Amino acid sequence: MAKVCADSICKIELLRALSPEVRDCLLSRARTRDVKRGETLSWQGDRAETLKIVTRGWVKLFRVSEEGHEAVVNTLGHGQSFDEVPALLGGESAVSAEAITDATVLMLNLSDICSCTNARAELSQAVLSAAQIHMNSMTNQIEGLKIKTATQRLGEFLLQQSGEHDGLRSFVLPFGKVVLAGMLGMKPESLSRAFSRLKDVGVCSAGGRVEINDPATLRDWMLQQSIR
Amino acid sequence: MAKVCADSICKIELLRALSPEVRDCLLSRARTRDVKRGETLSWQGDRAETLKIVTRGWVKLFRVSEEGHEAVVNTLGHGQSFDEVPALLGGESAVSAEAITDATVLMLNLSDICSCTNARAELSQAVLSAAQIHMNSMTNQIEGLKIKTATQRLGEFLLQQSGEHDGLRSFVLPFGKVVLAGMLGMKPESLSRAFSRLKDVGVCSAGGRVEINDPATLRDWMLQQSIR
DNA sequence: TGTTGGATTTGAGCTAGATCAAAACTGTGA
DNA sequence: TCACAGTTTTGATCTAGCTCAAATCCAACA
Repeated sequence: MAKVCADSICKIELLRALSPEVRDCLLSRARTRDVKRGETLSWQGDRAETLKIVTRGWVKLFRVSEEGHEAVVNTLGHGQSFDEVPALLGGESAVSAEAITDATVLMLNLSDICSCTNARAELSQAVLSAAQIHMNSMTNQIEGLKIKTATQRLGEFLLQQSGEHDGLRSFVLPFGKVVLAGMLGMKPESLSRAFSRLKDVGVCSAGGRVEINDPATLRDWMLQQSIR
Repeated sequence: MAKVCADSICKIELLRALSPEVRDCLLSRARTRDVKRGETLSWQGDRAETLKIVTRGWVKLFRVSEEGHEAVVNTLGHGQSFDEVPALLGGESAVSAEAITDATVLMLNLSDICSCTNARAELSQAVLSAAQIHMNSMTNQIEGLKIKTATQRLGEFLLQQSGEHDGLRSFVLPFGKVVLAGMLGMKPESLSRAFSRLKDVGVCSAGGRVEINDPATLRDWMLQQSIR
């Protein structure tokens, strides 16, 4: 049985949407898995037995093409989940998942749903919300890849990070730059050059720490790119 | 009240998943909208009042960046739907929608759900299925944009089209090449050049008609690209 | 404290795809 | 049948981002 800090659970949106009964029922059957950086959690095409929630560290979702190239589809941190829909409907995972830092993942089996009243309805609702969030994020990504430059995508990512750190102008990148490059759809060398281009608009990057002197300047600069 | 050919409805997966009662109830309150090519159906950011199903012609989902560039996020043909999740949960549309051929759209209001037993549960299920399909397609797109060449993406699209035409080696493109270019994340000029590159592997394109001499050859060629 | 393997940066080309411009084609209505 | 407007193709350049190679940097660990 899962032993998860109650405090930690409160921060997981997907679980907060459930009634205490259903939540406890699910958690009582849940498993947690601790993994080291580099370990694979699940494979694309495998039957998704469980809904996974990252409770510590970071996980990347990715695909590998027949030619052996890797595309990072998303990176998930604390409280974020994946495989929600296939776990509920019974389908296969669309992506593989690997820990990019040491991490802990909570795995919920939705198929043997408890007998609580409304369990199914509550779960559907929660999973739909999660799907909506994922679809928005994917739509943003597609938009970025189709009509923005690599440097613009990096700028956007940094502003978003800054936002998640309560608007702090200085923060630490949550994972390495190789993964970040993959996430933004470029090579590590290009990411390095994108960072140096942003130096001119007051973005300093030293080690994993990034400092945005003036978010407004950065935002303006990004808009002026490719006006036409 | 909607007047929709029953025969046509049978081909719409989302509706087929519903019980006759719930389906009829929804359809009795539905509206259809006929639009000319170029007309806008809905705007990104607007509250999604209805779930939309394309019953005739083609519709593109797209976003326009602050700089005025357009990113086509998806193209939908007969029986395909959009805005499912926000229509059910009550949220805003993530994209704008425009007819790219003369088209008809069926609009279902999910908020005033009928009193049929299970209406809500059935709808959740159906919408979840639709979301799963959309997420898979978006994941494919992201993978393609990140690690495939423009020509590879075109080849993939053509094979998929051929598949939807019962594996026929000759078929007509469902919409113009400007839209197709946007959908594949490139400029019309590049699309034209991608087509001419595929001539060497037996893909003929004349007017809107495409002929794939040998799908296997095309598939092989795509794999040999960028092996490394 | 030195070593080692990975991560990151820098440098020097190269190329896919964009841009800009013009020509060729297509359908549509007068 | 002709002319017009939109679509598609072709040609000539330009450039962002990739590739290949080497130099640094860095943290873990003996």
